[in-house]
Amino acid sequence: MSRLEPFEALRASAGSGKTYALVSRYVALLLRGVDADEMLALTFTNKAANEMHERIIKTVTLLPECDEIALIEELSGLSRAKIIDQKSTLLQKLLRSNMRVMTIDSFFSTIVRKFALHASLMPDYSTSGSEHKLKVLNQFLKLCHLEGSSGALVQMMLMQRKSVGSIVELLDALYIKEPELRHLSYKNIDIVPYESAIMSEATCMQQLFRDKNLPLSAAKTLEFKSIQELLKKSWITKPSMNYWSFKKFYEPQMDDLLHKLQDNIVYYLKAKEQTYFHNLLKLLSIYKSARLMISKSQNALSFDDVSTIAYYLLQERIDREFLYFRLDAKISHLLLDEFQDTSVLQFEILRPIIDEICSNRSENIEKSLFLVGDTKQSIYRFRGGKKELFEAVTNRYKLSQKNLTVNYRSSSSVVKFVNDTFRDKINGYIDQEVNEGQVIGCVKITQTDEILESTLLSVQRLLEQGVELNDIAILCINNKDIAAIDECLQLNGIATITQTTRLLINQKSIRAMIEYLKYCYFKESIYAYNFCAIVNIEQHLPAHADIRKKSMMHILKSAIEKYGLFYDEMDMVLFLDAIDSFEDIDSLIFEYEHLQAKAYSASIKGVQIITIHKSKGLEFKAVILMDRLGKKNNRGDDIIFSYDGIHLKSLHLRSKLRLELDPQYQEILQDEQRLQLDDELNTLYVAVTRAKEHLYIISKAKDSLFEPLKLTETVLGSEIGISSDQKSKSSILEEIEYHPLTLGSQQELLQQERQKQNFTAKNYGVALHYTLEMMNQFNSNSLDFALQATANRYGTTVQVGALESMRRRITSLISCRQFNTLVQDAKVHKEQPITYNKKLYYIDLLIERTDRWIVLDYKSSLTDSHKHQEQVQLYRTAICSIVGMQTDAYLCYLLEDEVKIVQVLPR
DNA sequence: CGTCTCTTGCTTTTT
DNA sequence: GCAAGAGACG
Repeated sequence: MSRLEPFEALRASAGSGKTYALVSRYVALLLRGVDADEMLALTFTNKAANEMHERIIKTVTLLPECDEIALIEELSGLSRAKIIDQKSTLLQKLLRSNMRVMTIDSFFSTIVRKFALHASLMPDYSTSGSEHKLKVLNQFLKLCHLEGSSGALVQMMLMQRKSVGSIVELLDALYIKEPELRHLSYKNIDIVPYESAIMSEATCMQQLFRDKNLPLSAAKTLEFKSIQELLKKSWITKPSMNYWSFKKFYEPQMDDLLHKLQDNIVYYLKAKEQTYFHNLLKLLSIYKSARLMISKSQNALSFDDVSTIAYYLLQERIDREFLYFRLDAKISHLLLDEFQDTSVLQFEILRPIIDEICSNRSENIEKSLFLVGDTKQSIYRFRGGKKELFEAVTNRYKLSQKNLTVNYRSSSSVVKFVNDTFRDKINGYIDQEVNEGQVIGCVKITQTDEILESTLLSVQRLLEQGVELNDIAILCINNKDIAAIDECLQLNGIATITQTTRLLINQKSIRAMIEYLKYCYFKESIYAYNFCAIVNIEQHLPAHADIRKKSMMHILKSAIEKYGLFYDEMDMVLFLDAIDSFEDIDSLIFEYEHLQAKAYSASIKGVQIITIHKSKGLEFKAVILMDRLGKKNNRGDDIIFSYDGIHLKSLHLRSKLRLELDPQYQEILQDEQRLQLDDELNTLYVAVTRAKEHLYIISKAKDSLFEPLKLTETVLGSEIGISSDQKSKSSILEEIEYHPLTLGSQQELLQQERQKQNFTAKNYGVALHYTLEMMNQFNSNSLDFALQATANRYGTTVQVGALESMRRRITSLISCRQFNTLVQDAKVHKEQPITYNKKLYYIDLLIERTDRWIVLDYKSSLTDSHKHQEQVQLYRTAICSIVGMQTDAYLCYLLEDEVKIVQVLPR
């Protein structure tokens, strides 16, 4: 029995029950008598925070009838009876206390608000992402002037041929890393000597070729007017001048000169980089003041501002005890979700709390730290996420490590595909296990140049198979692609949801209504002003309706009429519907924010189209993963942050020229490129692990998003519920249908089954089954098509005449009256995989009739008929227990001269 | 025809 | 900053 490990780092692959583990631990801690006020659980998205909050409440409410009960018993060390005993006191305590389950950003915001005055801020600042870039720029220029740093600015602009705007962009990138790069220092180096050395050496080279008869283009290549022009030439990076048109006139002394020139270019670039960062860091502190001044004057902070200020407060202004005092409780239990996405700055802000928790450890659970994460899902490096933190923090605080290895989310096909695809690509990848009783599902990889059409088709097929609109998600790499596929689907009459961020309570009309209700409730005129501002009316304060006497619904309706507002009727209806679930105005006013999570997903219908990044943490029954429509963006950031573990080692300017000449720089860039590839792989890992049952990958041949995965066109598992009467024969459909299928697991199984039979018979049987599977309908057209497919696939392994024999056998099957009665007007599933008693079986033909189900197995000879009966008997029992309906079983012997269908009666 | 230079067109992810 | 293509040279 594993008891609750107080200091633990949990590695949780996708779908392995991360939230489950977090919730169980949280509830177990509560049961052990820990106050909710002492616990802090942080995640990254509002959605995840809401979900966790909800699940904790729900779990405690349901105790002991919740999924987590076994783990909770184990972790709390309490028996079920004791847990039941505690339940009501626990629930009461929980509802009275202040649960801190939030995003890391809102936690920092809480800190900043509590200590706002220490940072000379008004505590009621807003965190709207509203940009005041121009104001910041203006302020920045003013301060540069005042501080006499305009010179540095001008020098930088000249050096890199950049505008003030782009310099500010660079500063923006450095702003959030400022605490990390305080220890770095860069010198101002005079680059003029290097510059003139380069120019004179290049001129020298020209001289060496002067009197020769250089062809026009070669002579032109040697020409340059400035150092910038020279550095764009490609001859300066060559290992030798003994090439191309220069070859004819080559002399060894040219290479000496070339190498000297190249050395000087490297020195020049290094000096330039030093100077560049020297100036940039000098400007950074000015930029930082400018930005904070504007933020303060606007009383609006960005997320970056909040983090920066929180860091500053905790480092310099307030100590831990004071922090806990203001937070009304000491934080003794910290649960950090998605830790692989945490940035170094965020960790540094939390560090005082973590240090405190990890000091003077004792065996009784007075303090605890729980990290949960998965470095394979680290996809936010571009905004500071540092996956190396997971290991570094685990080691530094000597946390015990644990892995979650079972995937509870995905079908066996998806798990197998993910394992096979990433096993040798992601460092330290551990195979996930399929959860017992998981469906087979389907993974299908399609190669096509018509990405949109193919995606549309996949959606249509899923819908035909009876998958609900809301269960389908299309994942894209960028927002542009979302717009394209959205338009495509809508043109074809398929409803879509494109923005997970379009929350009901974020809608203008709903915001206004909430302000109005607040006004009625608090009777503070500020809310009335807010209301007027949102709906854009200039009126004196509306009279506040007496909220206790009339129903909320009535108040809202009369407000809507009175102010003649709200064209956005649908949202309003949804809102009125949603507030119905609140008992009274009190619960609405104080809890409407929790509506966020519920309102949008439950109330709108359509195929979800979102970016892979936004899909993180979500799951869908069917996922269609769409290749990028445009080209890959190869441009990295201008500044390269070179890390040694979690410590920022140095800054570099991206330069192709230097990459070719400076081996040191090459190494740094290699590290960077490795991280870049990790990001790409992780993004794809996140994408494919969103699927619960079906995963469709639509891939193009060139410049594909999936290039790192080296995918081949494959089908794993089987498309459940596919109907045999698919008549839609658009050209695209056929194109896809015609691709040869590699039915990996199925083939293996069939082969195992027939291991004892002799070789030719085995192949014949496999080919016959394949032919039957390839038949869309039981008619001669389909047979022709299927035989063609079989010939393509098995032509070399089956005996001569085998195809004709198959044709004969199947033709007599098609004309068999008994067979037709069974199949007629029924839904037919071919090669249907099922799991029964943890074993995997494939049923040749599963017929779904309104009154009963029929299992049918094809056989090509009467030998072993006793075994066949047992086998099909097993299938019958399995299907019967799965569908809970009468199930009949038949053996269908496709003999050379006749078709024999035998019903196998239950014993 | 192969090799080289130079121009042109394209080009993210977000709490 | 890269790929692809045009254009020049041997």
